[in-house]
Amino acid sequence: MEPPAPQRRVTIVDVARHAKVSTTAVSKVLRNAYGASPEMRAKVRRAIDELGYRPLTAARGLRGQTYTIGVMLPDIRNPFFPEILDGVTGRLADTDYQVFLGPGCNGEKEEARVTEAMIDRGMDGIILIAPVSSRAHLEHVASAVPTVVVGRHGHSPVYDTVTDDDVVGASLVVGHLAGLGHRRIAHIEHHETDPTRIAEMPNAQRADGYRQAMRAHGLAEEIDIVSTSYTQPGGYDGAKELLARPHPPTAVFAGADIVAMGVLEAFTEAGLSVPGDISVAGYDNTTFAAFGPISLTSVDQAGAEIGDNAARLLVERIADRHRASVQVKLSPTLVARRTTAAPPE
Amino acid sequence: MEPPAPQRRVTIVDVARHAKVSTTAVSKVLRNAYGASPEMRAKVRRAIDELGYRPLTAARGLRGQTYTIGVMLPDIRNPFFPEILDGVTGRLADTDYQVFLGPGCNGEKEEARVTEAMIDRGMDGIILIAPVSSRAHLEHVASAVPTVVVGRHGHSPVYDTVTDDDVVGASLVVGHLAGLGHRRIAHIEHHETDPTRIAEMPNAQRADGYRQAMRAHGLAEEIDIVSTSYTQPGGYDGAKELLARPHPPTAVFAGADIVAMGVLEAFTEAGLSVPGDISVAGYDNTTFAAFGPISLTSVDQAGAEIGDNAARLLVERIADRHRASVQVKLSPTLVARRTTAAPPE
DNA sequence: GTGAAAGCGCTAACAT
DNA sequence: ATGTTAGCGCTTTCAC
Repeated sequence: MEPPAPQRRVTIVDVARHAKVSTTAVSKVLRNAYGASPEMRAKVRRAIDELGYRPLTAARGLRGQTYTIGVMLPDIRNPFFPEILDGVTGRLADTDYQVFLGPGCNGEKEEARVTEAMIDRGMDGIILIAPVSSRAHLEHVASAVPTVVVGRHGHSPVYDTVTDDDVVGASLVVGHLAGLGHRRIAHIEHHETDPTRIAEMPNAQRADGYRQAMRAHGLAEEIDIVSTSYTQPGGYDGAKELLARPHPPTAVFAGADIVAMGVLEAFTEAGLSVPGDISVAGYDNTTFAAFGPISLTSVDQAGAEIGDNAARLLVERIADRHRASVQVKLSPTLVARRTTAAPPE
Repeated sequence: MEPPAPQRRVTIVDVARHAKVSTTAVSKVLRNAYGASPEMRAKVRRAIDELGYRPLTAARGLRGQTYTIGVMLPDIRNPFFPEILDGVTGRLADTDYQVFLGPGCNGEKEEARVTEAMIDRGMDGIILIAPVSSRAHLEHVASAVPTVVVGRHGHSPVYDTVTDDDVVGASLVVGHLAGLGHRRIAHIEHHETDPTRIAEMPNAQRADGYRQAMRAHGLAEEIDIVSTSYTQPGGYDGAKELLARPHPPTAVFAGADIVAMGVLEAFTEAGLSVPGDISVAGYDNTTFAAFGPISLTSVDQAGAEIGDNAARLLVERIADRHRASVQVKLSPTLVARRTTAAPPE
């Protein structure tokens, strides 16, 4: 078990020799390609097993596929993304594809680095989850390799998209709170600066959905949005700002569960009881939202279904790069828990 | 921007022609290898920029390196692992290496699949975080590609290891609780069945550290261990079991923060106040441990430092595959928060 | 249905 | 210091 074990790897030539067939034949069996008799397949399979042969992906990639799918996650800490990932890997489990994740994609520059790295590595397809890159970059990526974009509402002819209806999600929250009797319902949004992609981002859609739903409930006058970010500190700061209002809201709709965590922290500090004094709702239905001591009302996006669809579309597109692009839009559901109740008095 | 854009990728030959030099020269510049004059480098660099050339990793991998590092995470949901990952990517940020994560590695079989996939893809090095595979498999992997194992206490000549001292971590918790006046301090551990790797696993070390520390504080009689698993349900079930004791503990040391979450949930259900009626401590100092409404006393493992060391060792080993293996052992610290206090009465 | 042979885009020996 | 050439291990024509 010493380091000097530079044992030459078993190659396709070894297998061919051992099975007394051509390398072409082995290659065909490997790829389940047409042109190999059942006997041939059996013979080759046996040789492969006996020698413990595994094809070298780099060599395959030079001519054909790499059987590798890249998934870009913007933030590995966001507990919503693993759900999507489960959907992706679940769908791909019985295929020859292997999934790899590109980490550390905070910001446009990092995203570009990761997507380029995936392209350079000859990945057969790429799934971009909630990317912040410009649409031009997304299309650049998609023109180099089959691509599915998750969580961006814009349509493009070169890539497929899978989204959850954020407008509906926001209206579910507002409807729930209004139904409990709330009128002063505030929203904490993620501030988006870039005008070219603003309409495509889920955060913008949630804010829009909030506005629309408030109007629909005759609460147009009560619309109150604080712009921070989809982070815990963002929620904390946003909550502080709302508490400083002359007439603070009786309910806060945080654009993401992680934001709600910051909101809860600020309210705890301020000595407010939730939901007695004030209600709080999040978005994403992350694992910790269900956790007993927190028990956060939230919007469930069916992450696994999102991932499953993304993987399905990607495999389809790898098979036919020229088919028209597809947009899948899923619907969220509300999960009411113990952070929302009727307003005080 | 239509799909039919099968634009041939720029190759090293194009760059060589454009710069009026040999492909060897371009290759040397790419790898910062010896044997290219400054003028040559400048000329080639310019051609690369002008053509937007990017080397194809698959082709490089066939002869040389792939500049790809694989990181295997057992559970992307465990909020401790991103810290390690940050350390890894931070250390590698200024190098040519790109990190990719292998997901869905729950169990020995999945781990094998992922490690094989990484080897097949010609990755230059692999970091295995808290693997559950047999030592034989780890050494098999390490003999095929430079490998660093994080969170396993066994030494091996073929791979380097980075660990945090779990025995010390457990003793910090016991010392803290004993110092507050607790005597009936129970521990919830992750049940390990396989005898061949039991001593190497962090969970076993934490349980051992707990036992040692209890004895050191003259509390040998009070040693009380419940075996479940390092999951939230594991903590919930373990807590239920402890509450059913004739003399329930006054403090519970959960082997991981996620376990403590389940414990807190069970205590909330049982109408016990924490820390008024009973104290709870976790391990890992995950993000949500610091979260206000939870404020869990925990052990901090300095995950970023662990990752940084792992990446450093890996790069060293890639450079010299025959150097003796190295073991790095870091020390944890205790972060006391609001879930621990003096026992009642 | 099967196999020989020509590459894929790089890097590594080996000239010069 | 620079260029020439022979592969790396596969897949893919294209013969048979």
